[in-house]
Formats: sequence, C-alpha cells, structure tokens
Amino acid sequence: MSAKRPAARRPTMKDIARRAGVSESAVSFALNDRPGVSEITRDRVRRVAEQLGWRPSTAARALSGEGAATVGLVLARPAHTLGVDSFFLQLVSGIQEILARRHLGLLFQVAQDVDDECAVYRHWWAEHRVDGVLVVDPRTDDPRPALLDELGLPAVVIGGTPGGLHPGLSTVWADDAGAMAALVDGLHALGHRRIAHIAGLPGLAHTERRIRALRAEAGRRGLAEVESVTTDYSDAEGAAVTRRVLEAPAPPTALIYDNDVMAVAGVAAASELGFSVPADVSVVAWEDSALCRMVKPWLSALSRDSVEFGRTAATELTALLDGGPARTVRVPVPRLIERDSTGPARSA
Amino acid sequence: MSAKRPAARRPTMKDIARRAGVSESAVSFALNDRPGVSEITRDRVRRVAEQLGWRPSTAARALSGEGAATVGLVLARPAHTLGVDSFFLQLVSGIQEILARRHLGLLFQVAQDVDDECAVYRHWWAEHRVDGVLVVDPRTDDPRPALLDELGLPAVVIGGTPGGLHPGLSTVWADDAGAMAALVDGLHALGHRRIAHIAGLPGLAHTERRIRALRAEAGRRGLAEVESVTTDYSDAEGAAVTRRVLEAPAPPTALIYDNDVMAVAGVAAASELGFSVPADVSVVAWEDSALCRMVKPWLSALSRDSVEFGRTAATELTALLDGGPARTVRVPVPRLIERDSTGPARSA
DNA sequence: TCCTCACACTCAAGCGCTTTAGTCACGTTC
DNA sequence: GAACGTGACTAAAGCGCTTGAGTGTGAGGA
Repeated sequence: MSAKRPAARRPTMKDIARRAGVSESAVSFALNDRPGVSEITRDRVRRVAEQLGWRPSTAARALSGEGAATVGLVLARPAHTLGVDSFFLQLVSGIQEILARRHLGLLFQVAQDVDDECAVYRHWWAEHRVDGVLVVDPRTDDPRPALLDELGLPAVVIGGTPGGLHPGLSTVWADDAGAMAALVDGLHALGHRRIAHIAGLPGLAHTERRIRALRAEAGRRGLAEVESVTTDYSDAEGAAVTRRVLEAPAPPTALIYDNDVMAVAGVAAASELGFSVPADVSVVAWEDSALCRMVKPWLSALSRDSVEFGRTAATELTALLDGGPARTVRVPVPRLIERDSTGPARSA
Repeated sequence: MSAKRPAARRPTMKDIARRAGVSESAVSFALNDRPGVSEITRDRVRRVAEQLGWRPSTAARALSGEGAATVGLVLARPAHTLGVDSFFLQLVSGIQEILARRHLGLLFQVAQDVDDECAVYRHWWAEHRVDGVLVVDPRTDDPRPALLDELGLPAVVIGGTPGGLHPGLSTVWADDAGAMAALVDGLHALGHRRIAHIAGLPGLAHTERRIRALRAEAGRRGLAEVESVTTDYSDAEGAAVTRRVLEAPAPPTALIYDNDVMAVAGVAAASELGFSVPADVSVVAWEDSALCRMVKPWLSALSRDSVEFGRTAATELTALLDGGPARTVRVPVPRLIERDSTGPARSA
C-alpha cells in the first residue's frame, strides 16, 4: 500500500505457522508430505499455504541441502551459427515441457567455446546454481563428461555416442549410422554412385559418426567416389562446398547436407552452376523444417522430432536427479521425407 | 578420491576464514570490497579464496537479501512458431554477453500464452528465483507490465511502445513507425501505389505500430489501396495471404512482410501465381537473415542488429538492478538493405 | 597522563527452510 | 499402578552468507 514500491512481501513458512497455529516444523512436515502431523493439521496447513499464495523459497531450500531446483544448459557455438536453426529452440521447448511439470528451472547460457563452457559448469557447481545439466553438441574427445563426473554433477548428453559415455552420465542418442545407411541404401537403389556429404562441424560426435557411417557404407558397396566435407553449418560454407564438389571432373549425383540451411543454400548454388535438381543432382537435408518447403524443388529431408528429443533428455535428467542410475536411451531413427529434390541418377 | 562419488566439497567462507586466520565477517568484507579490513588482509583473503576456487553460493547470498543473481526471460509463443526464427537466439546471445560479465544467470522458460507467462512470473517472484525479467513480444493491452509492477520485479520491455510504459519498467524500442515511413517513402518513389503489408501476430505491439504507421503514411499520400493483413508469422500463412492479395482484381505491386520466413514463402507463392519478382511485384522482408540470401532473387530486407538489441536490453536491466531509474531507450532504426527483390513499379 | 577517536577486526543474529532430537499426553500391557 | 509405547507436535541447530553492534588497539591531542 505504500506509494513508492508496493513490493508485496512474500509469505514465509513462519506466516503460515502463525496463521495455522502450529510450529514451523509442523508446516514443513505438512507441506512436504512427511509423517509427523495429523491429516487434519496437514489439511489446514495446506489450505493456509494456498490461501497465502506461498511458494517455497528456492534459495532457502537450496541452502538447506535440497538442491537448486534448476538444471543448466549451455550452448557453445560461434554466434553467427546460431541464426537460422530450428533444431535448438524445439529441443529447448521439449525440455521445458518436462521441467515445468516438476517446477524445475532452466538456466541457459551461451558460451564461446567448450573451454568456456567448462568454466560455466565449474561456476554453476561452485555457486550451487544447478542440480544437473544437459550437454549438447558432444564432441569426439570431449572434456565435458570427465569434468561433470568429477564435479559429481548429474548430466545427460544429448546426441552422445552410446559407447563412450562416462559412468555417471546418461546419454540420449539418435542412430545416425543407421539413418545414414538407410539413406545411402535409397540413393544407391536410385542409381547414385557418386555421393558427396556436406557435413557439419568437424569434431562434433554426430558429424564424425555420420562420416564414418557413410564411409563404411561406401566401402561395403565398393563405391569409390564418396566423400565427406566438413563445414561450419553456415549457408555460406554450404554453398561454397557445393560449388567445389560440383565443379570437379566427375561431380557427384547426390548431395547429403547435414542441415537444412546448407541444403537450401546448396540447391541455390547448384542452380547457378547449371545443375538442375533433381535431374542432375539429388539433394537430401539432414533436418527437416519449414525451410525445406520454401525452395523451388521441395527438399527431401530426414525428419526427427526435436521436441520429443528434448522431452526424452529432460526425462532422463529428472530420473538422474531422483537418484536413478545413468542410462543410455535411443530416440527413433530419423525418417526420410521424400519430396521433390531426390530422383534417379542421370545415367552416365 | 573416494570410489563412488568424488563429490568434491565446495569451499565456503568458513574455510577461507580458517585458512586466512580471520573471522568470516572479515572475509565477507574483504571479498565484497567493503571497508573494514586492511589492504593486506584483503589481499591475503582474496588469494586464499582464489586458491581454494571459492565462489559465493547464490543460495546463501539470495537468502541474506542480496537477490538471486539471476534474471528471467519467458517466451510465450505457440510451439510451431518457434522454429525458423533467427531473431530470438541472436537476441538471447546479446543478452548473455552482458549478463555473463556480471555473473548473472538467465532463467529461461517457454510458456503457452500470456496468462501462463504471468503465472511464471508469480512463481519466480514467490520463489525468489529472479531479480528481474526481460519481457518480449509486448502486446497492446498487455497484462504483464501491471503485474510486474505490482510484484515490484524490475523489468525491461523489449520492443515496447515508448508511451505506454508502466512507471517501474524500462523500455527499449525500435522506431517501427519511422522505419515504415521510410520504407513507404522508398516504394512510393519507385512508383508503387498499391502496397500490401503481410503483418505478424495481431495484438503484438509492434505489429499494431507498423500497421498504424502504414495507414498513416498511406493517408498522408492519398494512397487508397494499401492494406495490412495479420498472420501467425508462419510460412504457411505468409504464402496463403500472398496468394489471396495477389489474386485480387488490382493486386498490389509491393509486398512488405513482417518477417523473413513469410517473405521467402511469399516469393515462392508469387512465382507460382506467375508473378515475377521484382518485375511484377516488389518484396521487402522486415528482418534480415541468411534466409534472404537463400532464395532466387535475393530479398531486400530491413536489417537490425538483434544481438545489439539484446545487449541494450540487458544493460538497461542491470542498470535497473543497480537501483537506477526506469528509462526508455531507442535502438537504431532498422536499415533497408536493397537487394534484388525491389524495383520500380510496373506502369499500369 | 588521560581521554578520544579511527581503524581493524570479531560476535552474533538473521534470511527461510529442513531435520534431528526432544517433549508431552494418551493409551496399552503385565 | 508403574513402565512403556506411540503419535502429534515443538525446540533448536544448521545450511553459507551479510551486517549492525560491539571489542580492542595504537596514534594523536590536551
């Protein structure tokens, strides 16, 4: 009611105790479904709490050993890369859905690089800020799992490799290798023998996984002219690499892009070079989004449910926070949506 | 060193006090640059703290009245709208840059709608989770400013209207009206008389602002055939509306899209209808991104620095947290990048 | 020489919650 | 009728930090 700052005071357990005519301890027991109070009292306390609009102070809770009721997520990508990427926000939205149910907060941070990210984890840990973290963009030779394990911070690696996980961490992973095999299978059936894979950031676990899978498939089928080229995921590099591979003496007849942005840029670059899609060259985007239906020949794309991916990851993390064991769970293999950018290889 | 859980213990001020041979209070004074300790002691304490890797427990800090060292940001948009939007991640990345310097955390949440968002604010407030919030997507007739004011939660409205701000809140805004005026100016000079504005979500403050500005400009110039149509920002609606306006008896010769996604979808739709861009119809996107350089005629676009926008907003919020007065600050007017999608109107 | 004051520092309370160790009244049991 | 449970509740300590109220010391002034 004061003029300057209404600053309504937050009700505390003491207020509830007074109104309900019991001690603070009784209130604590009642509100946390712990034995030690009669049902009658419990009800009364609950009612008073609700009526006062009481919510536990996370700070106080955290201080008395309960944890911060918060999980962390740090995104370490060069700033310009986080532009047009549908995957990430969808992932987060799935994560939120699960966390919100349990009143867990999501502390978000963008970092410069992995070292930076490690520093963030250390800070969060030392400051008691989070109870666990979600790790994205796992790498080959990644320092983060070891660090998190050392800190004893529960974590789930999103998109990790099933094998190489640290004891304490859970992993949710998509079967990139399987998807790549199926993809090559389909292209091979269409007559494609020369395939170029415009991959994402080198060093990312799933990039390497896809590259290895492609090489394995090629080897199995005796396809010699199959290559992977890594990029920074940007439209610029996507276009540049496309031009380079298409200007080679025996250009590929099929292009696999590790994201939608590069695929779109690649199609544009191909057109400029006089290649028609899909007559001269087939194109597949590894990641479906509105983008794929925004360009001339609609792009065939591998589609996965990123929101569900997020839900799964968050669910695993809450399980970990509840004291469950670290697990490795696989999400469904991405499905190929065939649109207009793929077709039979032009016969030589 | 134990087998099961290393769980390294976090050092506390008590540890520092013991090692440095002083009281906890002295440590507190020393570490917070408060008078009450000699420079020698201060140095010693600092050194010990660093050597122990000490960081203040935010929980304890928050509990003793210092605030949670965290600001909140909730995004209330339908899930499918979150997809291909470069603006948001860039904004967040700018925000982070400022917050990280002050060791402020960013609590992020996605909500269903504005009511949901208000509930989140109430929870955050009652749980002592945040010291302030950043409000995005302000609306005409928005319940949030009043709520935040009532709760006494410092806040800055991103993209708000300079006039209608609540006393306690800061606002950072872009001059949409000015940009629209300049835009219409340019189109008018190119001979365009019939202009359609494919706007964003109705009810958003900046949508209404742009619509009003367009109407005002049209009135000033006596252009009768100028209209705004609101959408949900999706590529689907962008295309649909484009088809509708272009199939009218006297179709517009210039289209202004409130985001890049719709502009791209709109160009595709126009082409399908046999309209050539920019010969038959000029197109401008209100938001520049890689997308605009991914389609056939590169799109002319209004470009703003979203990262800088985020920085500005975060800076205002920290000023507010430091006890500064609420302010209204304007960010630079978006600049028109002329590419290939705009040209002179075809003469009737 | 005594008083005063500034300075460097310590004590202890308190923030809101959890939790352990009681206390107390009311049956049961032999 | 004394010993013993048991269920419902309270008292108090503690989590890690801040802060206002002391305490003790040496320098400076009268």
